[in-house]
Amino acid sequence: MKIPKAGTPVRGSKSGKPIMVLFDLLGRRWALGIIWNLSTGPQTFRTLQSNCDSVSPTVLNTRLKELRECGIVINGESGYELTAEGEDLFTYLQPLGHWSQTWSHAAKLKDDQ
Amino acid sequence: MKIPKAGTPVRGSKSGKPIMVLFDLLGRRWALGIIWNLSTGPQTFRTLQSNCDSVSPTVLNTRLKELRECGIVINGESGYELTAEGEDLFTYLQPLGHWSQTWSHAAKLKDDQ
DNA sequence: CAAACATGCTACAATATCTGTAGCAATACA
DNA sequence: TGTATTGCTACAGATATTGTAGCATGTTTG
Repeated sequence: MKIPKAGTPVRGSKSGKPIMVLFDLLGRRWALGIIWNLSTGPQTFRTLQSNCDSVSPTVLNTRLKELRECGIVINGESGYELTAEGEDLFTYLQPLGHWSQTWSHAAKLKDDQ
Repeated sequence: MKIPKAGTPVRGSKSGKPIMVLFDLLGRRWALGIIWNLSTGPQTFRTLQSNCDSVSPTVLNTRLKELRECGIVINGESGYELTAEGEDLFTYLQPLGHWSQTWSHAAKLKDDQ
């Protein structure tokens, strides 16, 4: 899959608006999960794979390539890890953890009716 | 596609951890873009479609169904719009707009080297 | 009232993407 | 010289997305 790049057309924006480029990247299977998992620290390929619910190595490798290309992940000495930019991105994603909990709680209440 | 539901297995989590359920939902094509576009106010199906870079009606309708089912979008009088929960979710996504700009700027600088 | 539009949406075939399994090459022990 | 572990590729089958066509239901407009 083509690696999205700001300023060039992506799925979602012919003009390559940064937010759409980001959404194209993050909207790919496992991209968000990988970032979330890496936030706890560097991990080897296989550890990461196991933490990501045994995602297939094909996709994991593809996503890691894309995320590296985009400067969000780096392959360091202790394995794959978030770059400074990636860490920064994660701080913006983190609140979603809390939101998702109240959200799922609300859904459950609705279910129980 | 199956609608992800907290507490039940989803792609990314056999246990259905809320954040993974959310990531499953948001990781589908166009989900993030739809939420982003709806944040400016209610829109008809066709307007939304045109704002989403002419996404195919098939996917748009599928995503809208999922987002409605999950309580993020509602089909109101003036068209599709975010629910209170959806608006809340958007406030957490909004900072990504700014992040994506500095990110794409950084990528551009790197390019120019 | 009928013709002309707009809207929400479905059908369907062609593509693209993802999944799951197998397994190879390289390195690190034992 | 085994034996393990790691990072990753190959490949086929399953799923998801795209793109186009077009239908049914209103809503104007002449």
